Formats: sequence, structure tokens, C-alpha cells
Amino acid sequence: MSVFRPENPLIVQSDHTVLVEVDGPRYPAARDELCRFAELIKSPEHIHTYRITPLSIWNACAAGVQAAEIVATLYEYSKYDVPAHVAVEIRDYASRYGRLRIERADEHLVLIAEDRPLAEEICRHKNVAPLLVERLSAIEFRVEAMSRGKLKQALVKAGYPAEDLAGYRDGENLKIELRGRSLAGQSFGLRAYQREAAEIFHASGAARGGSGVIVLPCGAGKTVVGLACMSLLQTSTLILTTNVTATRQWVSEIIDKTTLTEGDVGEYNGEHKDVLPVTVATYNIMTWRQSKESDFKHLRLFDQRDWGLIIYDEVHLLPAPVFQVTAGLQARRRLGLTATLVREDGREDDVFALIGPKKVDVPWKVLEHQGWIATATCTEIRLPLPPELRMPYALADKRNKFRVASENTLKVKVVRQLLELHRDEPILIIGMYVDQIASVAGDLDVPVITGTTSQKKRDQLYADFKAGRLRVLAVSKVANFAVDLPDASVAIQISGTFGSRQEEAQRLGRILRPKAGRNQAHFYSLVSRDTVEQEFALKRQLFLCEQGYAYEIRDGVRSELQVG
DNA sequence: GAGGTGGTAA
DNA sequence: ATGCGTACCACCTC
Repeated sequence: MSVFRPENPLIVQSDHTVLVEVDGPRYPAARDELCRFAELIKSPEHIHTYRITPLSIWNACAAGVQAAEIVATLYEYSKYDVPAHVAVEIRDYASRYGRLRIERADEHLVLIAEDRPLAEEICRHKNVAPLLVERLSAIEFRVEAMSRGKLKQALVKAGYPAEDLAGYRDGENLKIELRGRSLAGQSFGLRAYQREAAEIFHASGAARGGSGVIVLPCGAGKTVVGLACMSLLQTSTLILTTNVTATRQWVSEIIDKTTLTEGDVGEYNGEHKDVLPVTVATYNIMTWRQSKESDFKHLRLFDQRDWGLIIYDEVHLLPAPVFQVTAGLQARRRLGLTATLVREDGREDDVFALIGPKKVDVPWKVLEHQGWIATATCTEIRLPLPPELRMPYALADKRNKFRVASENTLKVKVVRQLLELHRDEPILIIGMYVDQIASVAGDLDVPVITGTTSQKKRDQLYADFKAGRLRVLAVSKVANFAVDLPDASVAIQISGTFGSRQEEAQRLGRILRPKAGRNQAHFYSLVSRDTVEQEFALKRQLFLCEQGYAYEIRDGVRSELQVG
């Protein structure tokens, strides 16, 4: 006999998705439970969709949630019967977690299978087998300590994530406290979600696990969460960032908001090679070597101090070869920080294997409602190709079609209109093709920052922009991860990297820092109508749609633009 | 400027 | 359907 309990908010479907009604009284409790073991797929106004995947279940297991609790939650809040096979599969996924353990034995590691059949299965797996050096018993294999990361990676892909109980080095003790007041005298305190994120990371570090990822929207203060984790662990820390600008941002935040001083915090990059109790380095330098045959000499940094914590900034782009290189760091506690784990190549599971499970994920809209990030409107403005570009477009192959459409010369007109529309607000113009950015910026008499812009010039332009001496700034892909790019309230995207959801999210993030006054931001994406660019634009928007942002579509050039 | 890197697509 | 090597653009370190 089937049940129907209309007061309940969940509908569990046989494709492993869960629909959630947002408006009922049981919604908040159901959501709090559900988000522990399911991924939020989309969250428009009334009905949110979550999905239960092997990875989401393993993340839950790593956080100590039992399969029985998960299934019980679904029954508890479900409107209709829970499809029987969904419950079965949840138990199946969950049962795979922890059937393999990695433990320490002197200088090496031991992989221990729960039983003989599992041992046989994994030692025949083509990616796992090469990492097993010696069979110690029916269910035990010896593994080199340095293979720890690669092994976990291979086991996740094989469908049997191992529980890593080999432990971590405590690291050198370091006294570090957050200060109640910044150097400039502004009072400073952790926000509730920041404190909670750091505490979840720290609590899980005590017993098992010890490493993981914190997902927070752009502008929500990930750096501060990193500092909070450092203050909880009280240990020397190595921080990896994507570029020199981000490095310096970390250094100044640390000095500003913690009891550490300049003598405690070092930069390690092309210019400086300081190795201090807290050291901030770029990924890039870690993977640098003189030639293909040379060794990665900067990796020695990892052994130059007894680091107790390694922080991976922007962990979603921890790139594949760097995974290989940094996979040797498994004996250190690791914290990954990111705004979104989505990748177009679907390698989120590498982050799970090498950094750890996702510990915290705060949806963008939650922080928007609490006022910690600005409210944003997203507008896609479509404009036609000008007559002289229609022939080149028609003749180009798909890749060049995208470029021709992206570089639509009419875009500059719309940009001009938008600059007029938001004439009192700081504006970023963001693009992918350097030639295009230079041309648009030239027409509008606006300064440009690209990869070739010197650090000195960048600093000067950032400072002018921050101080309000400069209202409009054009930037290339450097903007994607330059953390200290000053705050703007309007972003105009004139071209982007094909269908990268990640990039779209980062760019919106550029304008989400809370604003004085209306706390309102505007994101515009300029797209050539009826071209491949329009298709890619749609794909780019998906992640933000999942987070609850709705794009309004406007007709450029023809109509007058108004503030939405 | 050279040489290497990543993300994305088809 | 999926995996793998290739092309393209831009970025970083030296």
C-alpha cells in the first residue's frame, strides 16, 4: 500500500534525484538533513532539486553519517513511498566506503581490505595494481608512503574509496590568534557561518579524516575561514595560491587579522623565496622545473619546514599534473577552499581523493538572504552580428565562429550604453580575447589589465579604482582569480571561455562583495544572437541558475536599456 | 622572450 | 557512450 503524506516536503525519485518543496513548515529541517548527503542541483523559487550520487554519499560517510540515517531521513520527510531500489543503492554506495582502509606501518603504508573477494578485486584493477608493492596477507598490501594520494585517487575511480587512517604530522607549533580589531582599527569578528565552517573542519580533523574542502561563494570571506582554521590548529602553515596577487592578498590579510607579524609570514614566488612559519606560495612555482628532465626543485619547500597544515586556495583548479606532484603531501593536514567544485572535465572526484571530502557548502542564495553578499541581477543582452561580419562568420569553422561572434564589433555600443546607464557605479569590463579587450577599452578610453600587465601597473590601477579615481576598468582572464581585484558593482562580460560554468560564477563573484546602500550588483553578458556564442552562453549560465540566479534576456542595440 | 602550464572543445 | 590525444588562447616563472 502506498503512502501519501502531503505535509512532507520531499519527493524521492527513482533516478536518484530528490525534489524539495520550499514553502512547507518541514522544509528547513528536511533541507538541513538532505544537504548532508545530496548535491544541490538547482534551486529556483519553489521546488529545489538534489541528487544522490556515490560521491555525495561518500562525502556523508566521511562526515560520519550512517546509511541507515540517510534512508531514515528520506522516509521521515518523504511525501510518497521512497523507491525501494534507491534505499538499496544508498546502502550499497555507503557500504563501499570504509571497506578499504589505509593505515601506517613504520615507514610505509598498508592497504587493508575488509575481505578476500574485495582484496582480489582491487589488486586486479588496472590502475590500482601498480601501486601495490607487495602482498602481505590475504587482505593486506604494502604501499609506498608517497603513493598515498595516487592510491586514493585510483580507488575512488574504481568505486571503492578508502578510509585514510594513516594520520598526519602535527607540524611545528605556531601561536596564532585572530585579532578583534584590524590594524586600521576596524573591529573584526568571524561571521556565524565562517566560525561554523572552521569548527567543522577542525572537529573532523581531530579523529579521522583531517582534511577536506570548504565551499563558500565568492566574496563570502574564504580567506578569513582559512585564518580561523589556522588559529584552531595552531601550527605552521603552507598556503598555495594561483598567482602572485593572491599571494600578497593572503599575506596582508594574515598580518591584518591575526596576531602574526611580518616576521612570521613569508612569500615564496619568483621574486621572494622566504620560508617562514606561515609561507604563501603559488601553485605555479611548485611545478616549475628547468627542463622536462629536471626535478621539481621547488617541491623541497614542502620539506623545508614541518608544516602542520597546507591550504589550497581555489582548490577546484588544482590542476591534474599538479595533483600528481602534490599527491605526495598526503601526510599533511589539508584544507581546500573554493567557490564551486564544478569542472567541465568532471574531475571533482580527484579533489575528493587528494584533498578530502567536502565538509561545508553554503549556497549562494543563503548568504544573499543574510546580506553577506550583494543581491545580483543577471542580464544577457543579445545583439545581432553586423553585416560585415556575417560572411566571415558563415565561412568560419566552429571554433572561429565562436571567436567572430565573441568579437562582434557592435558590443562596444552596448557597453557604452551600460556605462551611461550606471554612470555613478564602479564597473568592470571582462573579456577573454586580449585583442578585443584592448580594442573596446581603446574606443572607450579605459585602462586594461591583462596577463602581460606588470605587477606595478596592476597595483597602481587597482589603487586608483579602489579610491574612485578610476571608475571603469577592463580586464582579461586575469580577473578570474585575482583576489584583490577591487570591488565593483557592475560587471560587463564581452566574451568568455566557451562553456565554462566555473568562469561565469567567478565573474559574477567579482561584484558580490556587500555594497553600501542598496547592496545591489548588476551582471551583464553580451552575446551575438543566433550564433554559437548564444549556445555557449546558455551553458555558462547553468551553475548560477542552479544557485538560484535567473538571467533576464534583453535585446541590445534596438531598445533602450534600463536598470533592472 | 622562451618554455611550460591549464581549461575547454570536438 | 566514453576515453584520449590535439588545438587554441591566455597566464606564470625565469
